[in-house]
Amino acid sequence: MDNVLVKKLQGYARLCEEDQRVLNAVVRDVRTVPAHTDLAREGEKSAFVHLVLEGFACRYKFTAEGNRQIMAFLVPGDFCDLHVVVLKQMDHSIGTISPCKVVDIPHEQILALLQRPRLSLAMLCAALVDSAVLREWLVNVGQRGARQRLGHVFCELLLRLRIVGLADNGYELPLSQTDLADTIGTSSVHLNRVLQELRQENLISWKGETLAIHDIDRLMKLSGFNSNYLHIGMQGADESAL
Amino acid sequence: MDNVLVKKLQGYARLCEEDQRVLNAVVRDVRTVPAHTDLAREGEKSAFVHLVLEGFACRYKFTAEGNRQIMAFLVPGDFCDLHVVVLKQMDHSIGTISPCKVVDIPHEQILALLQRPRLSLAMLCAALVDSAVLREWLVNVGQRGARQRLGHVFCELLLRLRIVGLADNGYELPLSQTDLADTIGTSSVHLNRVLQELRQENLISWKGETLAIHDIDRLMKLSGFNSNYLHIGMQGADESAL
DNA sequence: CCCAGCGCTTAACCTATGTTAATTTCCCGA
DNA sequence: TCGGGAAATTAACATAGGTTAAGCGCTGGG
Repeated sequence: MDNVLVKKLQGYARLCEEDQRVLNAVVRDVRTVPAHTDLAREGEKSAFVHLVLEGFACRYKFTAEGNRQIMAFLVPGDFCDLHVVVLKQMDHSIGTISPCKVVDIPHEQILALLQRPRLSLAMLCAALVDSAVLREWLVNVGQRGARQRLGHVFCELLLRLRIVGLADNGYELPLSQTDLADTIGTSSVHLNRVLQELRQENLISWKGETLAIHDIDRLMKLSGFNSNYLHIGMQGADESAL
Repeated sequence: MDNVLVKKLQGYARLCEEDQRVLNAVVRDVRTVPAHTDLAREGEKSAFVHLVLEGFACRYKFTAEGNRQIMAFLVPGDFCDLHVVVLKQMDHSIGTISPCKVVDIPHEQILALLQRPRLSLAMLCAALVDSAVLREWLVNVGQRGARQRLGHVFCELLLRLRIVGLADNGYELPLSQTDLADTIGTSSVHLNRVLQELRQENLISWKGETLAIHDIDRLMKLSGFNSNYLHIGMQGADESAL
């Protein structure tokens, strides 16, 4: 029974038995964290790298004026803060959105993972894809209208959650509308307006925590979504590299 | 006479003589590239990593509607596309803005650099800072008004260019207003409006290609600029790491 | 030296989105 | 089952920023 981390990393490199065993070994001492709890705070340096196994967390930052921008969703299989291994302090915060199951991984254990070439490659790929996602978010917020932005986020999450087996034509989306608004850089009032539109055009429905996407093709087209940046199905990447 | 790459990487790790020699050796076969020329295109995979030595280049992407978002400025000392060593294809394009001097570095040579622990650490830090910059840009575009956004970009470039010795209280900024508009996600008309305001408030002047910042403190305050995310002066980072 | 073209500037007008605030719905605990 | 608080919804109004278009001023080529 493979954990989400194995599922995800297998998308980037062919992992041998031993690689998988090592990864499964990392996922010990799972901790349950309530919603709206910080895992790491701006300015601090954590002794652990955090890995999400269940639930939604996010990377975020407040501006001087007190506005929050969510800069990434961290879903099952995602490392939250691999960079603390190297950088002196966090330049942003990480917090749960829904209740989460997370693992705190000590630095030495991360370094041990990186000793294994295939794992190292896969983790590097995952980190590069994280950057690619961030770039796409910038395009999204910088160039698209609110409808498109929202649709884009829904599409991206669909594909990302499918990788770890958590989506088919919909998924559990335990966010508040305010969270989504802080993601796409609009007010919550406007987010709601746009959401109503998508619902009325029968593109999606979202009730309780369940999002259903009724017409993914139309939604992708509407939002200008192109999945290239997720680098899905690029298994092996350039295996000769490392 | 150290090149900009050495200058920059020394900010992240204490490089030994040999490290510096190796870096200087990389900077052979400098190529001059005219303005508005692509160094790498979305969808392709380059055989080389590009390093900027002089001039401004950028990371960019067009949306389906034909709008351009600039996602990063690449200034002297910056690697443009380290990730091609690992990923199968570019998910965005890289192009020069002004005429540039660049070096095309073959993959094997990059891998050779990464064999040296200090260099490897420094390059990793640089890559992590690039991500941090990207996150800050997302905050900028998502949460701040156009004045603040523009001021923020000016502040960031000042600090980044100082690292490589290319700025004091101003710097050469060879961009068009359209380039800047595509950076902060506004129309060029609005960019111009905001620019006039900053000029009239005597915060900056920008004539020809020379930007002068008259009151950096006030500009930083106005734009909510906090330099933490650049991780300047964190030399050594966590040297025990790699 | 003059013309063509591009980039900058300005103005007028329009729309997407923000703000405030009132109302309703939902969910959870007593 | 009821009551309270948070989240969602809606409306009315305000504004930042987009669009279009016209005029201006360099700058480089003939």
